[in-house]
Amino acid sequence: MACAGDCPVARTARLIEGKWTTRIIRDLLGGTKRYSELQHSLAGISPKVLADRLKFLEREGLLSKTVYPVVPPHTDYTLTPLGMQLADLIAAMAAFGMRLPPAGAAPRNP
Amino acid sequence: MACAGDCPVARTARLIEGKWTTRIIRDLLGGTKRYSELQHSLAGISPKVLADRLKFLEREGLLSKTVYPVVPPHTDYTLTPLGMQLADLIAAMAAFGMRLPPAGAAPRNP
DNA sequence: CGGTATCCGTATCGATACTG
DNA sequence: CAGTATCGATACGGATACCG
Repeated sequence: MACAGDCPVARTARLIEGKWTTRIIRDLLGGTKRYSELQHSLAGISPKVLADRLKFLEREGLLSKTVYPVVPPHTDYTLTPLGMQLADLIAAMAAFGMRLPPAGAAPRNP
Repeated sequence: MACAGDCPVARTARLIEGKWTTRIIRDLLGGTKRYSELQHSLAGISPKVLADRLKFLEREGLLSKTVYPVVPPHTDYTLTPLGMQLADLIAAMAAFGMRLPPAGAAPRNP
């Protein structure tokens, strides 16, 4: 029951933490994407944060990056088989999010 | 495909964010717990962080708190029906965490 | 196009001490 | 037992400008 700081839940939490991480993965579950495609679909993300998260996810083995040395540059981001196993998790998040009352409305008795 | 900053995934991410949040929920999925039980099972958490997270989760309607006005004090924390619907999500996190290589080992070919 | 570099504000986490 | 008070560290997210 007690989990000693590196239980499965904690390890996963560490990977998907962050405001944008799960949204990046969600977008990539729809297939390979380019940097600019992600920046567009994740409206509001700054280039630094996007690059940070992509680097992090790559280091963690959840996605892979393919650079085509052409001009103009072309880079593809794709989930690895490991990353694709997050599909269930993202689906669970989406399912729960839909059951959620809109915004921070207090579910008391108003 | 594009999610506009408050898509289901984003809303869920906001709720389960934080280093300890999912672990608290995980423990509570095992049944009602007292403050000190949580503090014990979540080894390493500070009282402030635990109280903060519990308050947050309560405000978000994911758990409810029952105070027994006895001495010494006795407080119970229980997941609400809404909070219990996180079971699938936590299960997915646990399942993924078990498929995960131990620690930050690069899954390349060494 | 696909990033880096810089700088900044703040949320979050954390330890420790103390209290009703 | 169940928290609160305080203070500090830092990681995270964000805006803007610029480079290969």
